[in-house]
Amino acid sequence: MELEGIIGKIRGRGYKATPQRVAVLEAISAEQHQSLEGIRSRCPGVGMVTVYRTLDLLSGLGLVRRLDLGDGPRYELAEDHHHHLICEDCGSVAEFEQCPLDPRQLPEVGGDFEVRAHSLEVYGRCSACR
Amino acid sequence: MELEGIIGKIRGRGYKATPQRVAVLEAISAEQHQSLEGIRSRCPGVGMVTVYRTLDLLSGLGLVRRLDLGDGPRYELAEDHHHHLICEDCGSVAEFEQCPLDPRQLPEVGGDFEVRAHSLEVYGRCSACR
DNA sequence: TTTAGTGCAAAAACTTTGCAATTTA
DNA sequence: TAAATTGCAAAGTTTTTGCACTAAA
Repeated sequence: MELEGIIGKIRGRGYKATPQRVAVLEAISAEQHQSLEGIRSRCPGVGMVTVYRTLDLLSGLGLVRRLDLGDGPRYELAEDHHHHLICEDCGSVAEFEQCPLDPRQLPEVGGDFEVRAHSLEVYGRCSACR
Repeated sequence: MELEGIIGKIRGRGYKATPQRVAVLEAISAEQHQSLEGIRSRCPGVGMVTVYRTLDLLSGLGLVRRLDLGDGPRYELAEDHHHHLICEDCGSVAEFEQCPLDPRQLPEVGGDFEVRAHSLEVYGRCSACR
């Protein structure tokens, strides 16, 4: 698990790595694009308010990313570089690792913008719905 | 304006193209990645419930896409093919048209999945924050 | 020890639902 | 005209805030 690095970043920015924050991080890392409910059920000892505040903090630090894949908000570790296939018919979501970005194009896109990460969602119809 | 085509799709799927729905569509097409508040203020005659229901309908039909760019949900026409540069420091969002996807890779990614559209968000730091 | 963080309960904000009235095709 | 759609008010959910207590560094 590469949570150590994330915890280090929390400390490095002057925040405390409390057990609750670590528990939320572990919960997020347990599975891709989780709902709040999923996170909560994986760290039942952490109060709901703390989950909200932790997600805010981690998103603000760029360590966790909030996604919209169709239903409510979903969360995942920002460092998990993978992308999503979203079925417009049944709403199912699958991940894929292989990144179809053309790396030569990104710098041009960025211009003055310093590119640090990206996320890609591909919409269409999954095999079950075809 | 290419709203005609969208309105045609609504009718083609058996739904009515009411003035409220058209007003919401016009509101969405007025500017990129709008908040609910922005949409509402552009069609003040349409009740809030109708705005919610229209967004649901249009998202379900794949005509409008809901995004998460950091703050609350944002909406835009699905056919507007463009992507986002999101500053992790100040939260500003810019669009870019040039698509850095390598088209040869997409079919491989899709596999059994029928690819219809995609959206790409690039995260980093904008020129003002560097 | 000091400052940051937690958790409860309450408040606020947001979204959905039931239903009568209205309107589109 | 019939079936779909609207909008209000109310209900239900989700998220945020105030504040006293606790714990990390």
